[in-house]
Amino acid sequence: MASTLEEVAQLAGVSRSTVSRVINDHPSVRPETRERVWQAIRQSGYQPHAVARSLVTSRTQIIGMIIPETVTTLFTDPFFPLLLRGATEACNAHHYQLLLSLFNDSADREEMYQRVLRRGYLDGVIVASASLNDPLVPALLRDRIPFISIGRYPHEKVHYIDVDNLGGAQMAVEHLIRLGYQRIATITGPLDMVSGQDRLEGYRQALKAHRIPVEEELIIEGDYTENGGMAAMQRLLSASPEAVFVASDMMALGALKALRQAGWQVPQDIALVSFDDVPIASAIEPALTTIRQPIERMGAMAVEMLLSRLEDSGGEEAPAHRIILPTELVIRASCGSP
Amino acid sequence: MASTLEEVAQLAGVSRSTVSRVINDHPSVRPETRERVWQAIRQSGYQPHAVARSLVTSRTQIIGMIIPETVTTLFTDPFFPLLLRGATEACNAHHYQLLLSLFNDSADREEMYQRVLRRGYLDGVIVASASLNDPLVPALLRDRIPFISIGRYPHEKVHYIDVDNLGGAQMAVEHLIRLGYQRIATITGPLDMVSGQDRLEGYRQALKAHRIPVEEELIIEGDYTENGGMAAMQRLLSASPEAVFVASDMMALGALKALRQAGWQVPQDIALVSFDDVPIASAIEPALTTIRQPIERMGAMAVEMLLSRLEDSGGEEAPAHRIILPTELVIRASCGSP
DNA sequence: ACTTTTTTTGAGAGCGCTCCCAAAAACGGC
DNA sequence: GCCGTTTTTGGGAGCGCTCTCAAAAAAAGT
Repeated sequence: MASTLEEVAQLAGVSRSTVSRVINDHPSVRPETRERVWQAIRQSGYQPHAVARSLVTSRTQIIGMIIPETVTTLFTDPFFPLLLRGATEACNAHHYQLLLSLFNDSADREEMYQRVLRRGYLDGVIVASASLNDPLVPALLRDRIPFISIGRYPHEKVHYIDVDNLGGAQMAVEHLIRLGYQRIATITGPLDMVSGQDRLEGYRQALKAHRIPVEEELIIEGDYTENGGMAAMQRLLSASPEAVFVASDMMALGALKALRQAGWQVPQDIALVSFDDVPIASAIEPALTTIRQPIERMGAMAVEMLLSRLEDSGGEEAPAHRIILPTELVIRASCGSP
Repeated sequence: MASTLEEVAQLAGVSRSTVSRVINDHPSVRPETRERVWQAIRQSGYQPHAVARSLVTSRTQIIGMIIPETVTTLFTDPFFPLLLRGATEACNAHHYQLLLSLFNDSADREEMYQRVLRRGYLDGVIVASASLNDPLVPALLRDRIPFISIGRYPHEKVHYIDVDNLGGAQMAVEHLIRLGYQRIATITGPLDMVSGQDRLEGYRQALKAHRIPVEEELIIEGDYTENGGMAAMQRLLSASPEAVFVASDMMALGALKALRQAGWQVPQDIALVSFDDVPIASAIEPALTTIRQPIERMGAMAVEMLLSRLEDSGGEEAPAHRIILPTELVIRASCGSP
């Protein structure tokens, strides 16, 4: 069981450099030498020592996935698992590894930042749903660490990928309007997150486009959690809307609970459209009409964006790359037709 | 912005070694020298290069979390997110990092194994719910890589942590018996996973203890997925059991769907008890009576077990460490009282 | 003041790899 | 078969750090 290049070299009767060439597929090795070296490698079960290699190449083939504090609590939401799954799959395909960092609230974030990023262990980073007042993105920009944001981030130098939150929300609300509902409320996401803002903006634009006045009392801020959705719905009951656009499936779950407790029937007494189309959306009763977003695909594409950015970091200051994925309306039972 | 020890040393007017000592808190440095060095470190914003350090210490402070193929599809199940959350939190606390590997079915597993493990990037590994015929655990044992299994693994050298699946299942079934049900069916987990076997065994023992004959036609193998639960329940309908112990919440969701389609009311027509107590269990209608297992805690403890194993790997062949966490019956609406 | 002991510091080697450059081998043309 | 070219190989340096060991400085003892 040889464990260094040198040992394999000895076994094959060549020099360290030649073995290195063989391993890295360098062309200028004579076929017969190459074969002899491979034999020695197989025979000894040699595995190159990645850390040593990284030291000289300054590449680790590891990318970080950072999920900031504000959303860590949402981890029971299938959004992140799906994202993670898409990302790991893409990593596998490209022979990269994914290092997962949940930046939770209790910890000293600056310290975490240092530990995770400045150690030199990461080739690049994917930041999932950074809130605007999180110091993470500015820090990454300052330190010139290659990163991709999952979720639109309004800064010229930030590369990001997102789904069309605005368009999706619009589609959802227009569906309600088409069905004849007029008094349409919304339970928003957290408004310090861009996705929360965008979905609210979509709601506003849809109403405006159909000349329905926007009533501020029909807009309640939620936080993407089930409990948040429940609380928001309870507050909304007194305004007795005909329909509600709930900005996430998990909140819709909570809203449904609140409605059930209050004795309201969905969709008979009130219609619901939500956003995400995570698996439970179709599992519950009534099944949710919702806006499907390609979460897994977004995770995978984020990885590919990052890797392609790492490839040509020679060109250095390429213009920021942005991708917006389309959403899709999935009609199920939760908004019937009045 | 000095980037090597040598540069900081020059700045502080000392040698590389002294700076290294200061950084690693070695006692034998004169207080005044130490202060001068710290000053230089702060002033230059120096950050030690972790890869270089790892090369000499052969420690990376990174541990791997491997989730094998068979369960990757379950990723929409909140089980893994919770596990991951517990694990990352423990990692944060100990200044370790978590590298996430999903071993999906399509890929060449041996190749993945090599890539993830033999590269020398991981100090140790946590394997989540390995199935018995997965070659991963034997490979880890062969290569003497320190690892902890999440989920009981019947091999004397495997350190593992698990919840009391057998006891939990028993508790669930006994609850049904206590309520007066006699014809109790079960939808099991996949029987090539130990947890699936253990929960089934708990079911058997509970019946046996109460002298209720075990009818094989009341035992249907599931796969922990919602669809699997639905299919299993459909097959079970013809046997018309009074109650069912479903080995996971997700399968119970599917079972509920099948029952609804068939027009059966829960718990009036049939009672359900399940296992896991993931968040949706309490969110759906009827809320599930289920066996709660401390998933997050298990993830955290797995990390701590691994780290403590890494600490004293001087003693080498310590006897395998095993921990079984207790479960708890959470009574909600899905099994009423007949 | 001069040893002896202890504390503090510096120099060197080495972790396992890649990469550059020069030496050696193979090839071609005459 | 000899010389110039090209291909293939080997040796050395170096990535940034830790760690051992010996030298230098400080403290203690006589």
